[in-house]
Amino acid sequence: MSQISLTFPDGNARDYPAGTTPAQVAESISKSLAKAAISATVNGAHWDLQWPIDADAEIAINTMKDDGPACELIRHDLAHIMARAVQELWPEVQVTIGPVIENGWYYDFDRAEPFTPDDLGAIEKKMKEIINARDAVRTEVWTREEAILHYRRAHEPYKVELVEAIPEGQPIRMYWHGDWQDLCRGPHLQHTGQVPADAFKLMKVAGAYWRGDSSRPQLQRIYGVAFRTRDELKAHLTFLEEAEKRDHRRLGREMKLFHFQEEAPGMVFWHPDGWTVYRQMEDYMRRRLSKAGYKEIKTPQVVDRKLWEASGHWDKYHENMFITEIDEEHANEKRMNALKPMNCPCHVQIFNQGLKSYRDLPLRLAEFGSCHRYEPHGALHGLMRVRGFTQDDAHIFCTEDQIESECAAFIELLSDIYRDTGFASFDIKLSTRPEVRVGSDEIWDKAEAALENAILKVRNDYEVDPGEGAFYGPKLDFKLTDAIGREWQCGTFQADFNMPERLDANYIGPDGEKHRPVMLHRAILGSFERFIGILIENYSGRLPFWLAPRQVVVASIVSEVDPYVEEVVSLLKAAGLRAEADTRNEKINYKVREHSVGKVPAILAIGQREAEDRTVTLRRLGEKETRVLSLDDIVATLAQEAVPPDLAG
RNA sequence: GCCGCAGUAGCUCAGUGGUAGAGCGCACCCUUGGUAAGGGUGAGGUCGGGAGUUCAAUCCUCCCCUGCGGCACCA
Repeated sequence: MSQISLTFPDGNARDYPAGTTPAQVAESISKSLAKAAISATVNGAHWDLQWPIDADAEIAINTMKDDGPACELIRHDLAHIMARAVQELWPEVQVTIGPVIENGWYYDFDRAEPFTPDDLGAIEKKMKEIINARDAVRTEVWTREEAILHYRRAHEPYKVELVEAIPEGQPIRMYWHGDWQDLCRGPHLQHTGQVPADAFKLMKVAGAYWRGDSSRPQLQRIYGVAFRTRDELKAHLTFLEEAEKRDHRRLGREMKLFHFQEEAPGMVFWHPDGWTVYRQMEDYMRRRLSKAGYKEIKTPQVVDRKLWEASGHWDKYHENMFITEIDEEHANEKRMNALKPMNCPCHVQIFNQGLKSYRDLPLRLAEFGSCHRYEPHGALHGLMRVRGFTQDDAHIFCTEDQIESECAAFIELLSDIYRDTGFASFDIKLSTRPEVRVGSDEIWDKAEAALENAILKVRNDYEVDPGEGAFYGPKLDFKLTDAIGREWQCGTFQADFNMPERLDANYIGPDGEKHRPVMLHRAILGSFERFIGILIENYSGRLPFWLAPRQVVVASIVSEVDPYVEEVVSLLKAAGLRAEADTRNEKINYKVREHSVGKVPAILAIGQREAEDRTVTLRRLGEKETRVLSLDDIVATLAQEAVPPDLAG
């Protein structure tokens, strides 16, 4: 038998017979390592201890100390253990597929009866029994025919389909825990007892389509989370609770920012404080866009179907559009209109008014475009997914040569805005040409290169998603990261070679001939509604001072000082601050608590002392300490703080 | 749109086949209190909508609406 050389992480190499498994390698090093081993990393690939190694390789033996492999194996084994538990409890249930996901795993089952919360408890109990049984994990490679035959006999049609879908040349592996077996690419642990029995939890049951296809049967998915230790699990559950506390729907209600109601699902009722936040953002964006050379416009809400047919949206999206029909009695002709679901066709109409010269380009038309889309009702989610929303939309009409500089300027603008709103880091994804597309390869080459070069002016790291561009042009997506590490896709920049063609936009070039402009669709916030939702969650409702709907509350301690309180409030208001008085017959403790809960960033308490000295006592949100300041000082300090970031020197 | 769960006072929730309850909030009264809930009294509910079963439905059944968790979708 031939020898192979295995190189360890410390650089030492040893010879082994070809076909040696990592388990044998571990055994050759020490008994304790053999016992602690969970998997190996072979030439960078995650490798089962039972898989033979046939050639020279770099190898590392993994134990539970290796975070990445450990969590992956624990979650993956738990997926199998759960499937086994379910089949032991309900033998008629069909198992389908169960991958590892962030923080855990899920497994999809086909079962006539829905799983109940009680069922989850029973499954969890059964899983612990399986773990405690310390069943050895065994693996074999089967032929496709064997696997298909096996699953046909077992009446597991989903598995048959999975086996059939495994690409030629890839091994078809079976794994056993005790008597239970599952198709799996592996790797897995040595035995079920290596899974920590106290560091996982079944979370919820949900419907999910087989293979993600809504035309196929719907299965029942059970989600679980798992970690290496009980403490890690606890920390994760605490994180989920924290995330729930910053849910913008709850904070929106508590802070009296907005509400929704049955009569207008997916449409926001903005309350005074919520609308204040909205207006601050809108004013801020207006200044930013204006400074960046955009011209603001406003286009109609209700537009004849003909325009949507011309733009091509009717064909594809009319089921998702709000349609209006005029009562025939009152209309001199019957017309079918749609609430605009997007702004671009209207922007082209403005571009098309009058002859445009190449000297007019790039023409940047911005609109806070109020759009309506009939979103499927299961998709609605607070401010994050609504049916009526306002995009910070703009379209740049330019030449092919201008794409790069426009894109670079856009990325710079977007960075500034994300930084100002508290999002220091964001990711960029470039989506390139799909199979089905309009436009020549030349223009795609040029546009893709333009977007890529524009990114490179700012940074080196970005993701490429090949083939994921729109049929009408390549695009960039921008994902920002919030305070608790969640990512939100907000910004987008899309080149469009199609719309100008469809709606016959053109300009006169230096050659005196007509040319097609390229249209760049772009948004930074995405929609004001959603972005404000993200802001609320990012800050847990404690919005930065310039955005806070109520910036200062001046609270009286005794009613004798009410006139002075009013005086302070009017001074603050005169300085442009959003201030209000709280002279209610309540104790200062009560007022401080209430305004703290209401996330007011500055509370000024006024008692006899302050009234006599003409001072205020400032208490910042979240701080216990108070500070006595003169009237002039407090007005100057807060007024300074209230200056929006783009205006601050 | 699909699967599952839910809808009782402004909010959070309890409850029952015989037309309902708590805490907070709200109103009024007492209290003028120095930095995260002072005390008392009171008002407030077609029990999501419709139909059915029943002598009787908030409760049981069916349909619809809305919300929640996923899935699918997101120009």
